[in-house]
Amino acid sequence: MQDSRVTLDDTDLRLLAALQRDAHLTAEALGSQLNLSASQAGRRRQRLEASGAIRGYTARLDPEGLGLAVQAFIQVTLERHGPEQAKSFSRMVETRPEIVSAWTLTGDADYLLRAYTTGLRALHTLIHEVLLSHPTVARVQSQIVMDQLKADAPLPL
Amino acid sequence: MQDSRVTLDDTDLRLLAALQRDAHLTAEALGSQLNLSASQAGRRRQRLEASGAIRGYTARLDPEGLGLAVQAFIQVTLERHGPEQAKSFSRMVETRPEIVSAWTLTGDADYLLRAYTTGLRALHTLIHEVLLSHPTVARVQSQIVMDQLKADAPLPL
DNA sequence: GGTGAAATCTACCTAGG
DNA sequence: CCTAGGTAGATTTCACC
Repeated sequence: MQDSRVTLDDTDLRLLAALQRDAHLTAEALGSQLNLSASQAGRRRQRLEASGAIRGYTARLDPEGLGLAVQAFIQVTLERHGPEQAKSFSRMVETRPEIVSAWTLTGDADYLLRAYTTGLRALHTLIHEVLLSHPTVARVQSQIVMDQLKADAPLPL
Repeated sequence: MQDSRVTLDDTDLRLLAALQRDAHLTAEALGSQLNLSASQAGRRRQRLEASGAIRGYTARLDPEGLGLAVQAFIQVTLERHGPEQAKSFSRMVETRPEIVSAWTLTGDADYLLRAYTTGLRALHTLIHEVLLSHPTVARVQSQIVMDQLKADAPLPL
């Protein structure tokens, strides 16, 4: 489970790419794609799981099909910048399930959030009653996703 | 495989949540979490796959472990806005593997891109030799990810 | 790289509402 | 008639050779 920075050869990279496309590929199917025997393909997979290169396997869901109609990016600027404020904000971000990702970036804003909500009303609630109500938040700017040209493509390997 | 907007009950939602956390859960493990028999849990999984609620299963990789050290968000504004320009830009976005996601948003910029590169030099190349060299691109503003507070959490179900 | 036991999936069957 | 639980053959994994 360690991040033992092992070197990955070309076959490893192709195996990772294949498992990003379909995590349910069998060792045999992987092997035929990579010109390996099933046992060798399975062994490589185990090694990549143990090394931490593969963090886990997850189901990709259809947000719209599940009623998550509105996706938005929200840039947040804090009032003051201290470890205490950052901690408090971070805890709030962790807690809210509709905030699926959060980053600190270079540039003006302190945080970029990505959120999925059931509608504009729910997004409005998130912004006003959660973010702007938070003591350290100074300014919030949200942009709603209109169209997704490219959706969570595999990492470039 | 159709998006037959079937109604999902509470058990379905909990099953989806569990499979987001771990796509390799067995039908038996799912069943014991949901107070169902293994066969029923498996049947529900199949139904959710067929209905399109589950789009597929993917391996979550460790970007830093794979040498993708620099992650960035890039806002792009186009010179002029016509179907021809949009098409041309969209084709370029599809082609570049380091651009993993692309959205059109409300607000000033025309596109928001998310990119993973091996380093600052590769990001610089992407911005200058790919984006700014593109005939219809007017302006590019990139922000590098410094820290990820919350990483691709499951969708809120 | 191959093999076999154990685990898992899934199509089919039966029971209950 | 529809939904839940059980069963057996086929498939897959994984420790060992």
